[in-house]
Amino acid sequence: MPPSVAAPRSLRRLFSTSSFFPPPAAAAAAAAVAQPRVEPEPNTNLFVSGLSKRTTTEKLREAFSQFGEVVHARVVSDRISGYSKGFGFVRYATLEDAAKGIEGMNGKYLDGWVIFAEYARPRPPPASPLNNGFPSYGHQ
DNA sequence: TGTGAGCGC
Repeated sequence: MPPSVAAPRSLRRLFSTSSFFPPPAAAAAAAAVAQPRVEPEPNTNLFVSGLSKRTTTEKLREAFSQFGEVVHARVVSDRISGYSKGFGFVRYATLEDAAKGIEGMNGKYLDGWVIFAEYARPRPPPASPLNNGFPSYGHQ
């Protein structure tokens, strides 16, 4: 089934106004470090972007709860200003609920804005208390 | 104009 709307990352090139070609070596080096163009593998965690600044965590959970059991939802906001950054995360209880959530909410309107829902990228923990707050450095 | 394409403390 083809998606009815483009993925957020695909929109970036539409905003590009560059009229010259980048150096091939630099482009190849950047491609080696950049994220692959494939979508993230299915996960119960969803990354939701395109949110209105007025959309709150409760509204996010409310909207996504129609398609499955939401165990956690969060709109990311600036810690000091308190304003929404325009994206958030929704975690479903099961993979199939997450899939239904994407199918049901991706490209739909929430608070007047078209939102994008996709699988969130896996994120390693910043530090482990077992290592005295320091990340593992390969030392045994 | 927290009018943006952004992965969380």
